[in-house]
Amino acid sequence: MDKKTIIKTLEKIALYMELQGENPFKVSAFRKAAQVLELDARSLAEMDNILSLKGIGAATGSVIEDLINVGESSLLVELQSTVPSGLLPMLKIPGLGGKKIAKLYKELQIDSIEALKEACETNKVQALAGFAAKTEVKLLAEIENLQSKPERTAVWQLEPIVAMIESKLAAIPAIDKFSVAGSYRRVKEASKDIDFIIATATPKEVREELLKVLPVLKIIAAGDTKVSITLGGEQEVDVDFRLVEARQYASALNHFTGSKDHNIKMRQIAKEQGKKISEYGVELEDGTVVHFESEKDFYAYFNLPFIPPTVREDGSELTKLDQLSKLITLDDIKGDFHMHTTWSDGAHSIEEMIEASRTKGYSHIVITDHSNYLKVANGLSKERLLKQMETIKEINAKYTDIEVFSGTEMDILPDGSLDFEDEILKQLDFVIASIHSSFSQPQEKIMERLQTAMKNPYVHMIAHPTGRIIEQRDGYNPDVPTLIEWAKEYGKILELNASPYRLDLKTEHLKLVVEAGVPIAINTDAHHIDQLKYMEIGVRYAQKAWLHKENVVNTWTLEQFKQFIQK
DNA sequence: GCCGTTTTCGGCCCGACTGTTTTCAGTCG
Repeated sequence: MDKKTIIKTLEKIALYMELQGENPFKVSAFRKAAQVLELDARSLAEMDNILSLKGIGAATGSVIEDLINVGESSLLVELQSTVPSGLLPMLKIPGLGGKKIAKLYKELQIDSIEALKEACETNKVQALAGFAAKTEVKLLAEIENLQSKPERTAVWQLEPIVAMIESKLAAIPAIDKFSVAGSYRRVKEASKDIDFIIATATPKEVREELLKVLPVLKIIAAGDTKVSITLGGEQEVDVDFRLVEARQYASALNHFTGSKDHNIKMRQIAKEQGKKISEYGVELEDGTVVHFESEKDFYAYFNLPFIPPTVREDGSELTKLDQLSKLITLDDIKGDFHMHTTWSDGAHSIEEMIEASRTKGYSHIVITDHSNYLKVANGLSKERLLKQMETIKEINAKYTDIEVFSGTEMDILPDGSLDFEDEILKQLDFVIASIHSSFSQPQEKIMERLQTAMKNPYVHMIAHPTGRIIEQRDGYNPDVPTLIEWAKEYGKILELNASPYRLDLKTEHLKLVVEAGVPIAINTDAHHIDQLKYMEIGVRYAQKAWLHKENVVNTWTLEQFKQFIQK
């Protein structure tokens, strides 16, 4: 029996209980028990006192004992035999929760989305107390919608939408200030919706403006403080706007940035002090409400350092406050080691990339165009690469404030060989090895290819190690723990590719890399000067894995970097 | 269902919005 299975079982039990219309506190007790296990860093074998953990009592404890002793939970088995599995997907229908689904099942024997659709169409649902004609229409629309709209939208799809909304909000005079909040602000890879906080003295006016200037497909809700809409366009997405007074802004921003778990932890802390946190401020026992100028002030009020949005996740961040000052920040970044120019598939010349990098304040960068194999990207032949090296040398001589190194993003070919011979590689300052082809090979073959690169003495780094595109393709499925072991053995850098399409390696893998003590480079893989800005999302994503400055190659000084690439 | 150094019973984070009601339940974040 492993911990994951126990956690999953407890969560599944909670789900089934919800579908029975159970007491929500009872349901959340099972979720909490699952979370207690999740947050405990120890493996199942290392935990000798599971049943004495806070949050695990008689009922949840017996589920765990069942799983360890028998291999299955009698409670879950019982629930599964009484609750039809067809009710589970019904929870995905907006407007339907456990109570209503339980009622629909109990009164009308509705046990699937299909059955619900039919019952609505034949007007059987409106006969139930608490349901009416309008509900049937809404349910039918939501069921219809369920197939067409994806559950989560990737960060790279949201990015241009957020930018569009920001430009619209900036042009509304009645808005004092605004910020994106929610999981997008926490740099989650994908989000269910986008949240915005708006400070205004005239919320009604702003509400009307919003509905006018945005490409609204559907209004989900439009109250005095909340406007929820579905935006049309290439990518349909739900957006929530919260309209608050200027003095409530910091509290609202904090509240709607979440995460939910982080907020709950903060509220518990406040409660112990006899205070109450809401999205409008902190209420004291005598009823007065304290407001804050900024989120920093809000945390300071509870004697806490500023906690960046990116690490506000499962609540465990409040036990790692001593690490906050070591977290990697954009200010620590001294260089970018993976970018393309017009020599291969980039949009800008070497000089333009250098100039754009100088405005970032970098002390060193590496130009890494594609190699010969990648014809679609105009990959460089060895002759062109040698010529580029000369060109970079000449250009570099013109600059005193930035050092430009010659590199390559060399393909690891499908047959496991490398695209350039050692004779060429040893002349380069920095060598990246990447897989761009034959993703569907069996894992052993993929690992064989990666190992060839790892063993090559002239390779410095493996780029986008899994090849994933967020929410779109999984990549080539390497055995990442083994890859990390090799990186340690052969002294290689692993990349956190900062392109929002990739964010590769992902958080859970980055944590392993840190544990192994393998250096990580955060690189934009920029094909355009505008994409150099991806360093920011990369750094903020790295914070989610609690990457410290010392784990990240980009924080090294020019001298330290030179030493590494020369060995 | 779980918890407890004011508590073994009563509260569990808190508030907005909708659709159903005619003062509130359910859902959502």
